[in-house]
Amino acid sequence: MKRTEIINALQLAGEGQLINVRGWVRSRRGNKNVSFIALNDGSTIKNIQIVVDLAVFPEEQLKPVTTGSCISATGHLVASQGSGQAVEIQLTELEVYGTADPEQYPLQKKGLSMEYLRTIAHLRPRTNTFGAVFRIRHNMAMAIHQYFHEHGFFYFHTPIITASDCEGAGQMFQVTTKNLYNLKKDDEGKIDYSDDFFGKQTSLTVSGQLEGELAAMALGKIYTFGPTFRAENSNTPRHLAEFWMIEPEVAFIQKDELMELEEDFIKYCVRWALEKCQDDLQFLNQFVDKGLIARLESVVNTDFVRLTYTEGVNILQEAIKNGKKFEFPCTWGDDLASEHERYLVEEHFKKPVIMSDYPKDIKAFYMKINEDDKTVQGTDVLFPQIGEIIGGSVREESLDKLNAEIERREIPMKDMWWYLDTRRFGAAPHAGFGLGFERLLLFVTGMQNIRDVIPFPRTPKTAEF
RNA sequence: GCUUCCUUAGCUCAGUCGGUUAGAGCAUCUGACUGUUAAUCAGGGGGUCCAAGGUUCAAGUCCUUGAGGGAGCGCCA
Repeated sequence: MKRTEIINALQLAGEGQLINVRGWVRSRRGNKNVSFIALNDGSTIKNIQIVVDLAVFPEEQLKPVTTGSCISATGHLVASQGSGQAVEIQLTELEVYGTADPEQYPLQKKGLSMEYLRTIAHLRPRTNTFGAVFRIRHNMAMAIHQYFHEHGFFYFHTPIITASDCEGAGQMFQVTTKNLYNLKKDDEGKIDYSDDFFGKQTSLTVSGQLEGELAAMALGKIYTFGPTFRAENSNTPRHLAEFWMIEPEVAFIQKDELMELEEDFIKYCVRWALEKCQDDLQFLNQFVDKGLIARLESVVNTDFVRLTYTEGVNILQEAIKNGKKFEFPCTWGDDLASEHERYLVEEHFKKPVIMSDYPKDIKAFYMKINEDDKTVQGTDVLFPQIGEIIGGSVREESLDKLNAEIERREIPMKDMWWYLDTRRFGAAPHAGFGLGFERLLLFVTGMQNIRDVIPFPRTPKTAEF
């Protein structure tokens, strides 16, 4: 008999029709006359209740139906006599696909901490919380593709293995096929990569932006969406060594339009979640973060604040004058500390802030320099609780200015000649941003730790599963 | 990487000033219950107190070192 997914079965009217559902047992309870199985197949956070008449199915036959086991259940879909659900299945045929020894199966009905679930990351998708998170993760990926597709962007695939080591976004993981204990070295003791797989030193990408800029100079509007790797020893609830990043790059737009894009894009994704992930969000709102749905709705309905770095520093210095205490000083030219950003977003404005026009020395070499020659057209989106969710900028399109910046910063561009060709041949004004996918998910799910919004987190000293 | 906190039953945690046989809830097992919703009720089993070393008549408890984990900071997305 054809399987009905539980999400669909729950939509049907219980008219006694025979259906088949398959999934994993969440719990079984009852008395000596009747047994109730809560079954979940991942299609929705909701379980379907299967009612077993113990006169037809003796207890002995139900023995293997324990929490975590996998079954196929066929029966009549009827209106439920109980109050917790509209419909339920009166079991007529049972097949046990896989048992789960209850003495050993680690998932219980309650009391599991996120830290513990991380130690069983191979099983945690079976919990309500992680089922919800990963369904939302899928939905956000779809929302992102849909947004860009609707707006005329092309999904452009940038390489994961790269030979450029100056992207400036962090420490890189090296890629090699050589025996690390017997490396060929030159007279000065430096490693000779000429006999390595690619004939040169290669690494995992820390950003697809530079390649994305090449594409924008041909296709006009592109975005990348792929894994990114950073070998930084960052131990925080907001950092991963392997994470997914979305990087749109657009020709012919200026700073205002870039900020509009950033705001419109995030709102689109959040709106998508509110519309299409209601059941999962309601669960998370109830058990993980009581203010979640209200916060998501407020982001969709408020205008983000536009604030220059200089204005931000003025507000902070004013606050300090009025007695606000910070751990770190706030002086023009220094990067804002987390506590400064949080003050602006969570206390002063109480809404998302797009901060722009940072001092050039605290930002990357490719950002467009303003006429004051002191600031660059970076545009970062700062979110409550998460901090920087988007880092964007207008790119410097002038070859001379870009070269001057590269020289001033002594950036090794030997393997990057191709990037400069975007400025050498048909240079165009353009801009783009990078969004950390998992940081978006932190915001949309209300989860506290980034390790809990990616199925298999990679962080310093952790690559289990 | 720095700072700080934590590590006791399968899970979540108590454990007083260092002092008898280390406790609870949940889970699990056994039984009861005529439809349960984190079912309920009764009972049973379950411990290398993270590891090593030290102080002491006596260490889960104090000290040192190490490992693992959380949080804050830095770096960033």
